[in-house]
Amino acid sequence: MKKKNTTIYDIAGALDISASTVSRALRKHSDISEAVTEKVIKMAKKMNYKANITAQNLKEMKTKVIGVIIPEILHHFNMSVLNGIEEVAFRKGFHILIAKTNESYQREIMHADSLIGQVDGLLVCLSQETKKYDHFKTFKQQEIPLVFFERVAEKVAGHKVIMNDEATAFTQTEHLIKSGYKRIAIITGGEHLGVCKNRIQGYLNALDKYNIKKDDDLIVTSGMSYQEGRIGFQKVMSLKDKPDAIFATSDQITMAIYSEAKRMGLSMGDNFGLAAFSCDPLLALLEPAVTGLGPKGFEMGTMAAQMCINEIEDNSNKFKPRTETLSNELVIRKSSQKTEIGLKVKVEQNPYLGHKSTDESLIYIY
Amino acid sequence: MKKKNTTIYDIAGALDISASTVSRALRKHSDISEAVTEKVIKMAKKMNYKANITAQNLKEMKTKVIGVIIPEILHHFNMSVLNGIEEVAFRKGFHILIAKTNESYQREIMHADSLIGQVDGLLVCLSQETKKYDHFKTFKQQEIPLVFFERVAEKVAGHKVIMNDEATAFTQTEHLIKSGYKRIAIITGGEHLGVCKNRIQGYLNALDKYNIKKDDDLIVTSGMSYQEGRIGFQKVMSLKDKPDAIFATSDQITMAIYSEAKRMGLSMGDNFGLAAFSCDPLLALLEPAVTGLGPKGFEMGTMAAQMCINEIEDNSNKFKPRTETLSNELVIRKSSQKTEIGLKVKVEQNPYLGHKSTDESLIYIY
DNA sequence: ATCGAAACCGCAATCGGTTGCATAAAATAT
DNA sequence: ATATTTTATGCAACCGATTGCGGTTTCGAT
Repeated sequence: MKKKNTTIYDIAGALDISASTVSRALRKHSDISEAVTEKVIKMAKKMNYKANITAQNLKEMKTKVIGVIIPEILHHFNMSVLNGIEEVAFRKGFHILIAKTNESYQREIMHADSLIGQVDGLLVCLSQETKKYDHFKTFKQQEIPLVFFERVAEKVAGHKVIMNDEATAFTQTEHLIKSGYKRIAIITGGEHLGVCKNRIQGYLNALDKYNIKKDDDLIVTSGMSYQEGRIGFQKVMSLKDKPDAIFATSDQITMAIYSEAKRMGLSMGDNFGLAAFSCDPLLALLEPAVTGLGPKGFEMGTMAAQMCINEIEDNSNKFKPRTETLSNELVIRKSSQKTEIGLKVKVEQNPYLGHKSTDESLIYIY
Repeated sequence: MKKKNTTIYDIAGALDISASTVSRALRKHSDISEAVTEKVIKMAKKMNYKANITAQNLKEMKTKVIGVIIPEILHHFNMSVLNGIEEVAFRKGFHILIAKTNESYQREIMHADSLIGQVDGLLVCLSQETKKYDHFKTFKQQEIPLVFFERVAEKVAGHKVIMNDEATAFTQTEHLIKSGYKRIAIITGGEHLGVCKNRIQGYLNALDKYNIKKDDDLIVTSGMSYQEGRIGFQKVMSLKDKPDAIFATSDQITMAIYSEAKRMGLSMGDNFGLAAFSCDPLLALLEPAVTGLGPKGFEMGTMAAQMCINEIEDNSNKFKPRTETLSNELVIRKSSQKTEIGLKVKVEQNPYLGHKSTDESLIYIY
């Protein structure tokens, strides 16, 4: 049983004044005389008064909380995004509620339902399984701002923050081609996820530009997780005509391939190329270091949170869904370069040398 | 301006019955006839009714939210803990509110204050700066369950979840000694943090056991962050009598030392030993792989959340602060082994081969 | 036909804080 | 001295849902 906390009525009783006066005094309303205001504040401190936030929320019809629905917590990219969200939320006086789906559609629905009324706005990165979006309808109806990031629901009218997936995938694939790799596979997730579809498209565009024939065997949409990435990798490596390079489209897929390749004794960056759609700083620490992208998670988080809070604080009723696209920069490392090109090129091409991240706690080694 | 949502009164109006009947019908109270109950539920769906959780919370005097105050988001260990917390919270029907302090005492106070009344319970990992604990008093007064994890406030009457820091530090230091290293430094944070104090103690105990004289130059309490770790490392490496091994007491310190050592061309695991109080799976991917600990973050999180929720749901008024201590297992890798001992020993001593983590999303490679 | 008991539903208070409006007292103006 | 404004405070409704208690109706039992 909870102990009853002191309320404004208790203070009012102790001071023999009305609760409304107490309420006003505590918010330093000019209607209340200084003498009374001071008296109230002193008594409040003495009685250890803490405003009941729930009651305030009910009255104000707001919670000062934004929810974040996210498939996984323990991924570097997601953590960066969360970090960015928290930073903006804190500055704006919001708290963040984290709801993890474990990539489960069902759990996403449960969380979406249970967050209605708990939050003033919602940020969502869809689960891998999600193909229907009805569970977000209520947010629209109740006019709770909704911002998708990374994995977005194209058909839902909410703000979106994404990366220029197609262009980035094009650049990475092109880089592998230019490095001299001939048979490039892409390992990614289902095409219902926009990110995957677009990355595949970019990959295809690059092949097209260099007149490389598309080979469906080399396009694996097994999934974005570590396990699924491993399966995808094993699939292409068991082809009679194996690829000599792989474009990995997630942090987890990348790690799976890296580990497996190493176990198989493949010499990455030499006879086997690897480029990753990943900005995990870990890539720089591996040997060989893995070609990836510059950090963007933090920025994605701040941007999404910013859009959400702007929407919350905007009373102008005119909602226009906006899509922000972040551009990526390629960070070339050893894993995607044949030996003869070598270290010199790498260093010179690296746009990140001396780069100061907005996210101070990251470690960068190039 | 928010659109007004439908309430039980709207439903009551539409059906020409009372709000209390609607309320009871929606919760399937047996007092209400099936006919009415069904009618109400149908109308609720039709009018797109969603209960106002804030109002419920006010009435029930609870929020079904537990707060988590944490110094940093972008650390693998912290997110493992968070992951564990989320898992338990979800099963128990709670949401989690994340508040990041950035290792700042002031920000910790702000968050503590603003979370009062927002949460039914609070989990805290103290900031590095925190030396006073008055901001947690109100939680005691309001009888909001308080659980510290990892970095705990010894003097505050709350539950605690910690690791057996002293014993673990002893084991790690002893391992370095047995590996043949003679001059072992410890790089850690200020002694006001229990974790640091205890790890230093364990380190000293090991030296003691092997009759190695303590050298204050080798005990660096510069801080637990990457930057501070780097500074600490540089400090000991600029001694005329340099250490030949280092015991690093945090994920960040470890990475700082690893990077710097590599830059300096030190051959880790050979003429330079490194053991880390860290369970970051990244350690296994480095070359040389770094000796560390088995994963414990997830377990720490589940345990802390469990204790907190138990306390919330326990009405028996009898509060007894409990301290749970998790034991660690050493995971020996190359960084702490002189070459002549070699790989064979490592594999055999590794207690984690084939280990199945409770935390599925981690990657383990040994 | 009468009584008692279920069955079913509504009134009103409650959770704690906020705020429009009315009122009373004090200050200023006429 | 009276009218008018200013200052300071209280009353009561409100936010939305829950629930104890009491009231009405229905139905079977006697």
